[in-house]
Amino acid sequence: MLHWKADTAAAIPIGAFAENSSGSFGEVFGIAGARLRFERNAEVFAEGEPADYVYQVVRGAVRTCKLMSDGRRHVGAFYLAGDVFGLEAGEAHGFSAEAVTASEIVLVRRSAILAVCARDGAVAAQFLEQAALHLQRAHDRMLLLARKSAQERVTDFLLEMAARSAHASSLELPMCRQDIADYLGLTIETVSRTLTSLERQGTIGIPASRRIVLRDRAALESMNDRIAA
Amino acid sequence: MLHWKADTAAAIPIGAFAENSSGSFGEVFGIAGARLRFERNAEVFAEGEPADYVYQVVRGAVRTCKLMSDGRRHVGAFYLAGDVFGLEAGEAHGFSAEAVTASEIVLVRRSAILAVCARDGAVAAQFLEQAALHLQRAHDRMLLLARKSAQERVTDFLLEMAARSAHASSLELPMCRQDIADYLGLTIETVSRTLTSLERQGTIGIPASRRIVLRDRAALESMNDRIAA
DNA sequence: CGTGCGTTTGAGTGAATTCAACGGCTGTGG
DNA sequence: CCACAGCCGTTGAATTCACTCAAACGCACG
Repeated sequence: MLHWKADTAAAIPIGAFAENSSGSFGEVFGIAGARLRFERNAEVFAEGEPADYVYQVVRGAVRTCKLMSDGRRHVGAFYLAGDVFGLEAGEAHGFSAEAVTASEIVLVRRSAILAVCARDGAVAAQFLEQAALHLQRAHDRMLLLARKSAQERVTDFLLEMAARSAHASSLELPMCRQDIADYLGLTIETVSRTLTSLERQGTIGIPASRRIVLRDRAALESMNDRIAA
Repeated sequence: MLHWKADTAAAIPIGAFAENSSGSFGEVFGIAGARLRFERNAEVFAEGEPADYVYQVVRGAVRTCKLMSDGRRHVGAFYLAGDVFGLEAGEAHGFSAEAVTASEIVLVRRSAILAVCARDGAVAAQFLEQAALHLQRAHDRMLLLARKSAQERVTDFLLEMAARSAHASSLELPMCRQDIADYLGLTIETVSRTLTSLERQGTIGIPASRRIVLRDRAALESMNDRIAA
């Protein structure tokens, strides 16, 4: 659940996390992070793998997945350009990460970051603060998964993506319907039906299946009871 | 989702967290934490309240709740004797906390803990590690809420409580059925039906409504696909 | 022009919910 | 000591929302 947007990270006085700044996440720690490319659906790391690295999406999008033995899948989070992930692991990754689209990713050794934390407590405290934030988001997602209707989940998702995207009211979704369904704890059919229903109501427009236009944000917001500040 | 059991905390080389040791959580930081009593259903802190304290359950049990405007409720976690909670908040609490039973709770100023972290990076790194662990648990709960059946949720819950309790196969549940339902994203009726169904199968015994005996642990474990290590 | 993938749409099913009633325990007051 | 009220938990019946199964559509690509 760690998806530090550049703007969030800007509040952290440890350097430039911003994706558009010259300094990448890795350089903050004085480490030239390796820059890797992943094609669509390529695995960045697997569940159970030792968590030796922390990652930042430079270009593209990444999803984290949990798989059950009978094939049921859950998508824990989506990470977009600028987002940092992989620090939420303990010694081993509790889930796998895969490229949603062709992506470019920077890695930094986890030990390097932990070393900086151990040296500079203030930095560590900032990380802690971030971790707390992401724990809160995890709680919001639990409420969504436990108690919200299909329509509430989908509108929640759209508003979340809109908040993370550059343009407030026009979304280009990098992920397919199956990914969205597994993220929201629904089936692909329910996601599809809910979206077309919203379109028929006039609340959104779907010029292309991966492109969503928020026509009536107030209506969307009234559907999903976002308590969180 | 931070529920550090005494045994978990024992791995942290910053002092004695253990509930049964002489040193309370607070004393680790050289601060005499205030010791408060809460009666059943009393509020420990409210959603939105500034998060100035970190708490440790000395006696009793605590639940954290999120409420939606139409009354739907979600229980984020249960904290039992020895567990620490409240650190998972940012500046303000994202959920409320209430005593499940009459409870005794120690508080420590959050700032004191953050100060220790800022001073001693190693301590902070340990806290970070803990936060990562709890983020992983949050992900496991999301998988449960998103993808598991009622029966899987209930068996998951029973095994979790068994793991946290002293006796491996006999549970005394401090919380009512409604709390369990809101924790698992089910209704009270479904929880009740699932439990009696498990009892009829012979997998568990229910000598009293709050007392559960695990008769066939293997059967329970086979029902819930615990991937997590 | 077909093939394959992703998405939509339809019909029927089902697991969990809602609505409703009942049973059992506890504490209180007559 | 019993009657009663108030919770809490269980059980039953009917409903519903999302799911499963199935088919068709549209688009990109060879």
